[in-house]
Amino acid sequence: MTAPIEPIGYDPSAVEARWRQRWIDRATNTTDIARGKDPFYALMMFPYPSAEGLHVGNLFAFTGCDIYARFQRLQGHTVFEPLGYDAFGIHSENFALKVGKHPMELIPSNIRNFRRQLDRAGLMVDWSRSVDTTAPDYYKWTQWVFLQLFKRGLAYKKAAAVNWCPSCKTVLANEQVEGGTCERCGTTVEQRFLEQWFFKISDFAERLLHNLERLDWSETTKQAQRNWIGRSDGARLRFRVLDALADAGSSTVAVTGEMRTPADAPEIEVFTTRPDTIFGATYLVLAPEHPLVEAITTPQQRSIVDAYRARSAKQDLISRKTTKEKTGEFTGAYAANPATGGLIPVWVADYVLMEYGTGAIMAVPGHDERDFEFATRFDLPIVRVVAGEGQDAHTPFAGEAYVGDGRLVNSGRFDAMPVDAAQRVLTEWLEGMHAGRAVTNYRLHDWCISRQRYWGPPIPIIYCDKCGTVPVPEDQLPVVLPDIPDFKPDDSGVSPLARHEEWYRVPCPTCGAKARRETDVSDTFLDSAWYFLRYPSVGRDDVAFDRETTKKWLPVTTYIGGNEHAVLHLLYSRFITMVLHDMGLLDFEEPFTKFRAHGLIIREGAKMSKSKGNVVNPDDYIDAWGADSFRTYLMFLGPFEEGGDFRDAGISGVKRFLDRLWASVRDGTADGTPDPEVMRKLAATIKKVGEDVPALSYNTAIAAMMEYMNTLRKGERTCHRAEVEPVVQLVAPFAPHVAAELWEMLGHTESVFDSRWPAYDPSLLVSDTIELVVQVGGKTRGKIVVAKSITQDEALAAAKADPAIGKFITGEPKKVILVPGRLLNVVV
RNA sequence: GCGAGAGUGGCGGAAUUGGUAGACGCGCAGGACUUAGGAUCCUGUGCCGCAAGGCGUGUGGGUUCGAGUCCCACCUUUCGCACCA
Repeated sequence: MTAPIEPIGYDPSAVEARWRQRWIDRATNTTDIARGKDPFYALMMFPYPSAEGLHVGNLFAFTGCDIYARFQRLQGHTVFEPLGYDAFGIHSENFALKVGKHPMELIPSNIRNFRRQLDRAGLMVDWSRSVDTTAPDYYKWTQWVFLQLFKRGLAYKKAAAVNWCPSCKTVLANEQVEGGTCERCGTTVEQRFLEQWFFKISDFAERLLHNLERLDWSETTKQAQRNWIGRSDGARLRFRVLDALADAGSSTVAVTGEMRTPADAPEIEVFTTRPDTIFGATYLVLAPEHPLVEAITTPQQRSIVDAYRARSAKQDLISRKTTKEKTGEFTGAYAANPATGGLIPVWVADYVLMEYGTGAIMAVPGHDERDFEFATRFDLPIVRVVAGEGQDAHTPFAGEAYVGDGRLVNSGRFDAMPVDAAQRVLTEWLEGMHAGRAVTNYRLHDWCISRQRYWGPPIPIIYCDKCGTVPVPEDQLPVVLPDIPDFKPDDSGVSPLARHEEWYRVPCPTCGAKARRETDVSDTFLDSAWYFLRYPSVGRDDVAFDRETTKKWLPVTTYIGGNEHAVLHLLYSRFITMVLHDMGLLDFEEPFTKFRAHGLIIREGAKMSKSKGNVVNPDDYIDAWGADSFRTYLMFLGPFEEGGDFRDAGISGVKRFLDRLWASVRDGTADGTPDPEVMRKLAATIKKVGEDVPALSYNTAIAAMMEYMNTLRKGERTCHRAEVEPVVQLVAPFAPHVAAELWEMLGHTESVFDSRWPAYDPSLLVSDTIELVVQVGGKTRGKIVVAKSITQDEALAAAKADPAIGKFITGEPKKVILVPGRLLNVVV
């Protein structure tokens, strides 16, 4: 990058340093939480303070939010713009392990570095109310949130599968497994079953889905949440397992209506979205982990089924889900298809997932691609029960399942019924036979918050042999994370905290007997699922959030952040808010009234990353060009919600713009009168910027201001003070330091941010003459200046009279179209 | 595979309800000022053409007086989700 050799225009480093200090001295950015009128809570997603320091991506997001917030302040709101640090988690811990430092040492120094960089960026952040998720006075309340869920029965413990790297001896998050191997060491990952704490978010699936409709959020974000929640309407159907021994040795499917089944025979419950295809269900499949596998497998099949289950249990979760090749084994058992009465074999296969639906399916190979593939591979019968257009009951399958629409065939008395009607009718029919019922299923599963790690808030639970699972009493919070040197996870599959008896041995809070603490810590997503509740109440030691303050400041007016958190963070925050609302602790159940996702900054066609060597260090640019130019340039790259392509070259244009503004204020005169044409353009610019900024169209707002500067200075004219003064206010959200300086140069003593957004006279924007575009045969041939109220005939006459246009109008017009105020099209 | 989005000059990107395509900036060219210019200022800059004019928004069709914008098919690409029954 190249910096200007000798600074021209104004000197950003001097101006910016001066105003940074004044803002501190005058507490300009400190919000009057208690008394401020017309509150506006402008929230940005808090960063993880990495050792690398602030990333341009962070700064892009923060700047975009800051501009919005400063604009709202200029509109007269009392704006609260807090920022903090999301510093717990595997990310920090792994980095600490890598560099051989303790996170308790590393994180504070990272935070200091972040703060240094953030201070230079010109953000209107109220640092008197910041949070650090790793501070005991913060995670005390994270633990309190856990206890509230526990109290409500929304936190429970169960065994669940996790990814385990045998080389790193640690549990891995799904994101840390790449193609079935550990992202750090390349070892094949296994799965382990561990007891883990879960939050019952699935109970809230319908509300989380339904409420989306009334939220003012980016549509892409809402759609991502809908997909994640994954509502699907279908039916649960029950298949009775026949006495396996009675059928031993028979591998053919006997069609018999006789139920030789004992009354207590097990039943397999499946979930299907296609109850209409029940007549085509030719076999059942259970997930390898399904509890009934044990009970129904015949002695002959037991050894191969056990081997299969052992194999899939060993396989890691990710590669199992990504391997497309179908595998499975026959259990030896048969079940009765409730529709046909026929016997169908029960298989076990890993393409059925235990965590979705009931962990069992009815396979309809004729009309499901996966079942078709499986049935083909294992030579299971494939029956057509839906015929599309031009097909009938006997149309063969052309190497693939038929998943399209159509009418039922081979379905007894339901033949010829359209698929959509059959879904309903067949569900009712099966319901009548007590073989099923309509249900809605969600893909969303409960939130596993346990981490067998060190760097997180300890889960506030104590296990007592007498009293069982006992929550730590609220007045004994926080459960402080001990400062231990050996925080590295080991082969045991339990948290490093479990190695410290002096920490986990505690008396039971209820009976006083010897008891032990839970040694897992909680997921970082829990830290961030409630932080926005804390900011306005920072400083209160007695409550997580003050009732009155919260009532005044929440829900968050506008939240801006990355779409990478479109699902988890935003969904968990909504969930926690809903729970606290149901407990009567909050008056609202949706935390973020408006959410906008910002785009990504790319460079040289790729996302910035250290490995690609295309990372931009904000410090270098701020040194060379100043924070104001850097901020404005970042916003000028492209639409804020889409991101942009960072190139060094472009920033000079933005600096030139600010220099020209500077020069115009310095050289402007108060003598004489402003130019009416310039004032007209100014009014249009105030209008445009005032519309673009709240729409986050920062790039076009900046373009409009640049355009105005071109008008203002055209032909090296000396401008009038009234022509330039409002521009200082328009530019203030983007370039706060230089705006503050210019505002003072103009003689104002109060902060530009406490001035009000400039007004404009709308009457300046209407004129009685317009430029009418003239097309002949749809091709633009020129434009004419005419009265606004011109009639079609007059316009036509004027067009003919214009020599440059008239020559194209040969002969009588066939048709004339006048779009009032815009265009005339003459068809010849 | 499914879902959502995007393809416009040399480059980043603008374009109300279908109504002057290319605002603004970078870059480039010419000029002014200058000992000098990689500073500043002015002018020009989609492509072809001396010009008149023609051609132009991923490709091919369509609707319309008029399409970057609407419809159909296709290509490329980005981002999510991914055996979800």
